[in-house]
Parts: sequence; structure tokens; C-alpha cells
Amino acid sequence: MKMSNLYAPTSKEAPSDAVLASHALLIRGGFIAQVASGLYNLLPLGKMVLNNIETIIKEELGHIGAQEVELSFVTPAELWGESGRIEKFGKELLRFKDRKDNLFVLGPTHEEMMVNLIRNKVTSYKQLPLHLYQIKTKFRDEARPRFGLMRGREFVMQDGYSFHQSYEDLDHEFDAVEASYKKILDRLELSYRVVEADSGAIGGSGSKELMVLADSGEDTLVVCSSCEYGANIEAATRAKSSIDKSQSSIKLQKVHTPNIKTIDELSTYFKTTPGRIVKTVAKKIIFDDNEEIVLFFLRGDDTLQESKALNAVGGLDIVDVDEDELKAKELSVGFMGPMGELKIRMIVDNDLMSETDMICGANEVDYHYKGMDMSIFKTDVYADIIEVKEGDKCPKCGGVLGYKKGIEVGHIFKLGTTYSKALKAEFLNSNGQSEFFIMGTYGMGVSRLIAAIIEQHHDEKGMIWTKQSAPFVVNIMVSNIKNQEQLNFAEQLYKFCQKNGINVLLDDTKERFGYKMKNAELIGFPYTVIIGKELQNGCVQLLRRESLQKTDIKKEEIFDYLLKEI
RNA sequence: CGGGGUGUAGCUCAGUAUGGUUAGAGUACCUGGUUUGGGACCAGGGGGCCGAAGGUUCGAGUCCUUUCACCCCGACCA
Repeated sequence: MKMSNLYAPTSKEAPSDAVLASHALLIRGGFIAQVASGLYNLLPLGKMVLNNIETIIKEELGHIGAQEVELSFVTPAELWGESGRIEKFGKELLRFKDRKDNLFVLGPTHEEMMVNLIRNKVTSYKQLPLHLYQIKTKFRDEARPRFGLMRGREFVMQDGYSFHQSYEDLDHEFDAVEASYKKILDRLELSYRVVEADSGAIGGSGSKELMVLADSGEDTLVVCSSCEYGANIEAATRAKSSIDKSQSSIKLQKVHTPNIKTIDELSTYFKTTPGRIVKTVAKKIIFDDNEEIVLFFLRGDDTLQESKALNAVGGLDIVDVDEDELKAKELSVGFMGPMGELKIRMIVDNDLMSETDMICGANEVDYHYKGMDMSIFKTDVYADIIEVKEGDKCPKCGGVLGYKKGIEVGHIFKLGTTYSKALKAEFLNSNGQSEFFIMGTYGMGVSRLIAAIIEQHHDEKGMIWTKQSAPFVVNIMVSNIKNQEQLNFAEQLYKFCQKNGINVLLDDTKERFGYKMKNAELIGFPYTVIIGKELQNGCVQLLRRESLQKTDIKKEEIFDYLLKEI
């Protein structure tokens, strides 16, 4: 490819609405162009990078026996009715009707379609396991698309679905996909972490996310500094805290605490640590057909993790409660607690189990109890509902936990029979009995990976592509194309690269040296061979994008040098 | 869906508080010339329904009403 033919409109200035480096650089480098909110056109350079990533994914998934298919982007709404997700997905599903007035949905993910593809066709355990995947445009009408390719409404995803006759077999495939996904990220030279994820309302027996580490990431991860443990903050756990519990014989006692409401005020007043105070958090939980106020109890120095809280009660949504609603339940802010005849559902954090000598609200203005014993609760109200803090102890090794930010580029999920049941997809086992398929689902955000790579590989001058993702690995730059000697040598090297399978671009534009250099740095070719004034001394220069170091190389040696280096 | 912000040349933005020549700059683009190792210089040139609709006024980019789009924070996100 010659630069003079390449459609890559670059610009010096960043678009005013780009916040993330990846977003700004992709636009400045002429990789993408925005169409509307969350919709982007991929230009030649962007498409090349996407192709490169897809090639790696296909190679790696091929190694574990997954087969590529391509399902229709337009999907019949009936299927979404069968699984019940037409309601659950809500407005995120883009619906429309065809000329015959049939309702359709643009596919946001393809569980239903994939189950439909194999049901009544895969009918025997002898045909299992089966892993089918596709790399395909998805559409989700997100409430708030943002950050360029990071969170678009239309995006490219690799989505795989596996079918099994046993959970052991699913576990096997799950591990194989994890290994395969890690290989893909390794080849893209990304630094990442595999973390435990919230399985959410769908349930299932396990779910992991692959997180590319970047400060700009939208997810908060809890990671251990001394072992491999990592989890999304929505799913992270910790070792039980070791609060000193020396005294246990103190009797329950009501204490006048005039206008003392906050955990800080209470710990000062009682001369104790926040960890010995029971914090009461009231939330409204939305269910399918009703809503309910629930009290959550946790240590004063902990905070409620809303996803965990929601999972603990099995609701759809968790929202704040206003003071009037609390008063209607005879609760008052600052003095709420578990004591008394409250007809309210209560959930207690695991960490409080079997504690004694705690302080809690008395459900009476200006009063608290001390000497409270947690044994008043039955064990079935306990759940893990706290948000792990930095500095907490690792549940695996006891090491120190800290936060990191991550970009979710992959999610693997043991689905079980959720969809096969809903869509009545069965096979006959070796005893001739009918069983639902046990499924796994695996997704990787291909277009998001473009952004993720840049978030991890860029500097103030531009993008820094890795060899496997770069649109072109070598850029041959002719300093002055009016110089016939330079041009001739460049053409010679260009042809040599092409013949030897090196992905090469020849910058034969009429621009001046400075312009070409800035452009090469912006686009981020891993290597640029500068053919310029040093040629008269028999030398060319090799610029490495990552270090920005220029090395003089004898012109007759550059050929072998490139072959060796790339 | 709540809160905030912005729409003027391809791009980045002035101009709008206080209405008044033909709406500006930088950059990009075209032509000619000079330059040629870090986004060059000189001269000339093209490019605007001032987001859209309605209104007030002798007169609207500027004031009023409605509306649309885009961005940010939050909620949401298999």
C-alpha cells in the first residue's frame, strides 16, 4: 500500500468531544469517523486493525475446536418472547417491523438464535459437545453510549456458545475458552487480569471477566497484591475482618444518644471503632410485581455493595428510599436498627455473624443500644453484601487487596440450562432420556479491543501499535520524493518487504519531513524506515515507535535487519 | 431516564451580557512561486440557511418560544 493512495484523513487537532485518548487518537489518525451517538464508520486503517484482531481470535478459537458460523443480524421477535428477554432487555432492543408487519429485533447477543439453530437438529449426546461462534455486528440501544469505540451502540463482538451433556464437560470447555482468550490478549500484548464476575440474576455457576488494565476503564476491580485473586467489585469478597472481641459479657443496654447519628459521632461518643457499630442501610427493592423496603446491616466502616444486596434478595432493581417512606415504616434516619417489632425484611452481612457487644440504633429518636448480640438473627438472613475496600484482606491468601480500573474485553459464563429450558432445546442422553442442553456462553468485544489496545499503548504523540495489531508494521518514509535516489531505494525496499510478507506501507507523499514524521508517530507504525539525507552516507534510519529511538543502519543491511526484527 | 453543557467554514474556536455595514480568526483545501530533516514561507482564491421551526423588531448569529442533535456526570449496561 502506498500512502498517497491511502484514505486516512489525519488531523492535528483533537475533536472537542473526545475525552479518552483512544477516542481522540482514532479520530485524529483517520481510523474512524462518527456517524451519530454510539455509531462509527471504520475507515481503512481502522478496518485493518479490526481484521488483524479477528484473525487472531479465529486462529485461537480454531485451536480449541470452536466452529465459526454467521447468524442473521435481524432476528424474529418471537424468539425473544420465548426466552422472555423481550421484556427484560427493554429499550435496549431495537425493534422494527417488516413490510408484512412482523416484528424483528436487531441482535444484541445471540443466545436465542444459537439455541434455535441447533434445537431439533442436535438430538443426541453423541453430537456433543458443540461450540459455535461468530464475529458479528451487535446492536444495543444503550442509554448512554460513550468514549468512541469503547461503548458504542453498534459494535463488533465475537460471541460463542457451547452445548454439553454434563456440567463437567461445560467446566472443561469453560477452562479451554479462558485459556484461549488469554492467548488472544497475550498476542495483542495487553496487560490484563481475569477476574471473578457477578453472575447476576441469570444465575449460572460461574462467570469470569477479562479486564484490560487501564485507568480509563469503567469497571473497578479488586485485586490481590500477592496472589492471582481478582474480582469485579460487584463480586469481590474478602477474608473475615478480625475485629477485637475481648468482652462478650456486656448486657444489652439502651443509651441516650441525643442527636448523635453518624458512625463517626457514635464511635467518638462510645469511644470505640466504627467496626463495632452496626450500620443500617435502608433501600427500596423493586421486584417483578411489587416493591419493598429492606434493611441491610453491616459494620460501620463498611459500605453496601448494591449488586450484592440485590442478589441477596433476588430483586430487579435497588433504589434509595426517601425519608417520608421511612417514617411510614416508623424508622428514623440515624437511629435505625434491628431491634423491635419491625415488619421489614432484613439482611445482615456475613462479617457480623456471631459478633457480640455491638452498638446499634434503637429505632427511637436519640437512642442506641450497646451490648447487642448478633445471635438474635437466624442464620438465613446472612449474606455477603459489603463492598470490599482497599486494604482489606484477600479471601484466597490473606494478602492486601487494592483497586484497579479495567476495561471489560471478554466475559465467559457458565449458563447452565437457562436458555435451553426456556426454548425447550433437548437431547437424548445415553439412557435414552430427554435432557436440556447445558450451555456456556463466551464473548469478546472486538471493536472495543481496538480502543483498549490504544488505552494501553499510546503516548502524547499518538498511538503505538503492537506488531500483531498494527495496520502496517513497517512504514517506509521517503524524506523528499523529488530526490530520485531516495525514491528508488524506497521502492526497492518496499518491494523486498512485500515479497517477504512484511505488512508494509510506502509513504510516497509530497509532504515535508516534519509532517510525515508527525503523521507516522500519530498513526503509530511499529517501525518507520526513514530514507533521507543519510542516504548519501550510505545509511537509512530505523525509527522504533515505542521508544522513539532512531538507529542508523547501512542501506544494504536494512533488508536483513527488517527480516530479523519482524 | 434525572442533572449539566455545547451547536457559527471540513476541523478548533471568537463574535451572543448591551440586536445595527458584506459574519471573523487559526488550521485544512485550490492556484502560482520560494523552500525541503520535525506539522514551512509569500501572494492570490474557493468555502457559511450561525442546528431546525416559529415569533418579537425597521433590522436577529445575538432577544423569546418550541424542537432536534451531540458531549459530560449519574442511573443503566447479556
